[in-house]
Amino acid sequence: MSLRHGLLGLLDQKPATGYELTKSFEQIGQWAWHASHSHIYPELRRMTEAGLVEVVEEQSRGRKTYAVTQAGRAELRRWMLDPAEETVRSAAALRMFLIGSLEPDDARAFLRAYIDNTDDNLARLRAQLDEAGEEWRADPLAVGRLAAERALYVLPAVREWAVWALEQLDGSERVEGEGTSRRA
Amino acid sequence: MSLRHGLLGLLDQKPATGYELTKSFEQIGQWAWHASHSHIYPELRRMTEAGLVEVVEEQSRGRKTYAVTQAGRAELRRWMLDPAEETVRSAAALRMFLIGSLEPDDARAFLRAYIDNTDDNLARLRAQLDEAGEEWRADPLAVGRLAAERALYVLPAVREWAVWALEQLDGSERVEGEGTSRRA
DNA sequence: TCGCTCATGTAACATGTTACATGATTAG
DNA sequence: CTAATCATGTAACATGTTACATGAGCGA
Repeated sequence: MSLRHGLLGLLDQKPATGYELTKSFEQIGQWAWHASHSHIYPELRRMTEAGLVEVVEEQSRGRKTYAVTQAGRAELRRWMLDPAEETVRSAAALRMFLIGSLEPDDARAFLRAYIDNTDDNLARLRAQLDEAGEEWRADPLAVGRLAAERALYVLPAVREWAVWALEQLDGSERVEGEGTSRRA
Repeated sequence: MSLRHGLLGLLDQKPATGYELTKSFEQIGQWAWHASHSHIYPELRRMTEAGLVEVVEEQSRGRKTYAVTQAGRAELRRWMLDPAEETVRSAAALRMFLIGSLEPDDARAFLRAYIDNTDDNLARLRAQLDEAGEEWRADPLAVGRLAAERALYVLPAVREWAVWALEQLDGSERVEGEGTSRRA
């Protein structure tokens, strides 16, 4: 149930409305945890009932600003420091596992697209870090900042891997009837 | 619905029983996609009904060996090359986003544990690559091999990032009453 | 024969998605 | 006044988890 903890984490930085949280998750969703508004609103209601968050302001047309409570902060910390809670579900990572199931040409195209994608992401991140520089300079641990910096380390590494994988593919061009089960 | 595609990918390598697939997912689950047997068995049944896989052997006590069909292979390829299908849900990655919500001491402990963990994983992977060397030498694209090599690129990068983050923490030791909302 | 691992499954529940529904505010 | 965006929600459905249930085979 990590949506809950994602919301607690965001609200711990700054009280926010469901709409704002939804927007934040559009960022987070790309790298860490995907969630849509239709999931977020009911969860906020349940969290209110559970005493983890509270409505601190209610504006026109039902717009509610939520803030984390003491209990919520405690739960967030408990979860952050609990090493047990691990689940990954990443379609992208799963595809990496299964590249071998593609025909060599498909695999090559896949890896090339992946490399291009990595380059795009890197460019976008750098722009983002430039742009948000003001806001983030003061606070290296701001949500997003840490994650962006992390991507700056990780993306070049996965790019190198993809290049390596591409070389493997070219080096071990499929020999007809070689005997592996990979062909369709 | 990527469990389905994970299963197709594994079965494309080699026919297997539900039990064997469950074991495979214990590996995959660590990095890419988590799934448990109680999810896998019903899914295999549904995939059989959908004609994506078929039972190729039935042994004692209901032990069934599944293989992917032509339709299954087509579906696997479609999914592999479909760039749309992206969702990430990683508790570990989410935590990275939220380190800023921890007290500096907790954050330091968190990052140190993370670095240790990275070292352990690296050691384990290297052992695994040594051990499986025979099997994998012939086939650089074997499931697992690619993923393991990828981790070999990525883990040192995330380790570096963690060290950087730790330095940030030490450099920007929290000044009392500084005014951010991060304190509990 | 006792306990472990192999091996498969179901049922109740929790979580997450897609499509639907509604209406306020604001910029042009 | 009109279209886009803001803003919140529900309902039907799909997916995933936990606990329960069963029993075969095998090694000590």
